[in-house]
Amino acid sequence: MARRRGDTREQIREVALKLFAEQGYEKTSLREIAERLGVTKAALYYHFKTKEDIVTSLFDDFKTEVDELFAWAREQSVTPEMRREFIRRYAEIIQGTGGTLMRFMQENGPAVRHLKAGDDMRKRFQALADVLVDKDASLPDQIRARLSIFSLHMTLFIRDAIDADDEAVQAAALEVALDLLPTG
Amino acid sequence: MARRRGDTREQIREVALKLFAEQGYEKTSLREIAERLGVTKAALYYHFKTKEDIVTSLFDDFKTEVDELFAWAREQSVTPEMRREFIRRYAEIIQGTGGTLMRFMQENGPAVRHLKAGDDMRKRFQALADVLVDKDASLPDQIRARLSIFSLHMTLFIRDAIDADDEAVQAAALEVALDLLPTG
DNA sequence: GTCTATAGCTCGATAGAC
DNA sequence: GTCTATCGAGCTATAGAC
Repeated sequence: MARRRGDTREQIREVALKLFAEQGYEKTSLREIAERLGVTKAALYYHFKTKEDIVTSLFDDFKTEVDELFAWAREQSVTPEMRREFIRRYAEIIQGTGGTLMRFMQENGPAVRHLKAGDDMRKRFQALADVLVDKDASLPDQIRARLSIFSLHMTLFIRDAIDADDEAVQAAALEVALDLLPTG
Repeated sequence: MARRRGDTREQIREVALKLFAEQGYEKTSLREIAERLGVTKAALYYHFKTKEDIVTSLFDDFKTEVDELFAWAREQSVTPEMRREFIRRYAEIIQGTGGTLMRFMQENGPAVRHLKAGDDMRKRFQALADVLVDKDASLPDQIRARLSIFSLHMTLFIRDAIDADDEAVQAAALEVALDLLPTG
């Protein structure tokens, strides 16, 4: 099956995300990504200026989705039920590609930390927490709000530790996440 | 101040852990560790056979402490209060060096994953969860038990996100961790 | 858009002097 | 126990042909 025009860039992103998440950012070389696609390193550089640019491109899509969620949140008044719906929508976002990206981010802290794209994401995590909990809430509630988000992220790299199918684990994680919200 | 005899090995461990946690395992070169100590790379190789050996050595101390905790746990009968005490003792272990090591482990998943020392640690995390929750407990309770441990680990890289001093955050994290245990 | 070829660098690790 | 010197390998990135 021949590669369709315009497909290569998207395939680079797919393969890169998969390898970055599995093996880590540093341990995944452009040579390896190129080999999986049956092209050379130089071909990658036609589509992306640097290795970091690939990561930036991956985060951009995700940021768009999260920013749409924030836009929705700004139209609502803050209530417990609104917060619950906010978490549900965030859980939707991290299904599929978004989840793999979050796994990559969680497991590659030091590598991601000094990328500009990583900094943007950290600001958004802070913003997520700010929606879920009042700024003057108790310290335990502050922590619970962050654990709520992490509960959803966690399901992505816990597959082997818990003996159940992915959908059941995700549903359970959502339940836990909702329980962790203030005035549950 | 001259270096005391026998100190070098310990200093290598200290500097390595600090840099591994801050910058990541892959991004920290032996050259950089050596430079901070005012020695050469070759000197490091007198004390440790490989880079991985440094990590192994760091984990070994931690594993000893955790295994002592398991030994204590085996002498107890499993009750809610015993589980609470178990968490309190674990929180003690991850004060100081142990905590930095856990931060390193959490943030360097892909790098640590294929080290033997990392595999040993993952088994122990599973064992921690097995103490905290019954094997046939509900899926949400399984997840909560793991979040309980993560709540303690989390305080180590959340410093900037929450505006409070470290001790207060740690105390709050312990409170949250205890609340997450089954039949709280 | 993709190729070959390579520059330029850093890394982990070793050999052997002191 | 620490040094100098170096090896071989792998990396990101670029130049230039097709």
